[in-house]
Amino acid sequence: MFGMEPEVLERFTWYMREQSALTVMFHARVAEQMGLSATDEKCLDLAMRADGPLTAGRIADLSGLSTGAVTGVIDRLERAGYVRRVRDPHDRRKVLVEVTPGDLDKLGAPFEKARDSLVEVLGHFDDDELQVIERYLKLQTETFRRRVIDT
Amino acid sequence: MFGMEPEVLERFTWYMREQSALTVMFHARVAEQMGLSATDEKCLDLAMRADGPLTAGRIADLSGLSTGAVTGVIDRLERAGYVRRVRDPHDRRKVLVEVTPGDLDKLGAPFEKARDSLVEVLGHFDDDELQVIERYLKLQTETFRRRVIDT
DNA sequence: ATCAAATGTCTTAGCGGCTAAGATGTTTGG
DNA sequence: CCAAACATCTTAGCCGCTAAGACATTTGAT
Repeated sequence: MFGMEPEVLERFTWYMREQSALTVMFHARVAEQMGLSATDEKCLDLAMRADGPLTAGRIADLSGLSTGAVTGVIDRLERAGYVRRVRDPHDRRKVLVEVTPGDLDKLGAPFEKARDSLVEVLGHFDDDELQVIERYLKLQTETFRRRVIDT
Repeated sequence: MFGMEPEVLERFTWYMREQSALTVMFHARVAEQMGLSATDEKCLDLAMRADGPLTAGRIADLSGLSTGAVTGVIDRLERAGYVRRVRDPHDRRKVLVEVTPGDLDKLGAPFEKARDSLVEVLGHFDDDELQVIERYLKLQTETFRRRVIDT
């Protein structure tokens, strides 16, 4: 670790930064293909990655948008058929945002391709190497999450 | 490769997606801390990662913004002291956007922390493992770039 | 039970950034 | 030398965002 040449760190930093920029671009492309704005796609992604349906307010918190903006986001997503509003029967003030299951396919298209890319990449590694990589990804993701939260 | 259990792919997909969402969030935080919009920070990032100074038009191409929007972006970045306009002496129609070196420090703060995180993560791996990880990052970045370009 | 305060979402006004189109200034080629 | 191409800037109009407050529902204190 202390013996790590600075160039290694340089290269890793470069990869991270490149990935970072590519990711932002990728999301923009995905959104475009889905006929959504980047904001709308981001919120849909949040709703899809959550365990259960999110409330409008939770989406506002997670996305950093105002509640008013989220109303507009859900309006557009609902009109486009990606989600639907369901009033929470236990607390009728809340609006649950359910992702329409059928339309997960449309939306899956770009992610299918991303998955194919991943398979192609992983094909270049044997089981032991995959374990190392997964350990790295796990650690990196956790560390990055902490970093993002208190940045 | 054919023997790869589906769960591995699932987990890797999940990591990618999580990284992806975290990255978008991270950029938003960085921008906020720098007093910039996400758009402005994205363009500044482009300018910083380029070899030499970019022209306004090139920034428009790379960012996907209109030339008019880029004029506004550069105005704001210049007013904030992050870049300055320099007319290209060889073609005075062009405007070169030079990143102000002194202010790389301000801007470096969040990236410094990200770098620290990276060092911490890499510390958990020995040299052989780092080589595997770097091979993965290299391949993944290249593949992802191709994917983003023709998505 | 009742009602004030808290909570969750929606509505509205105003602002700012984006696009598209065209203006301005510069270069290129015939 | 001038017309066409090129690079950037300007402007008008649109759309999404924020902030503030309206509305509906729930909670908690009395």
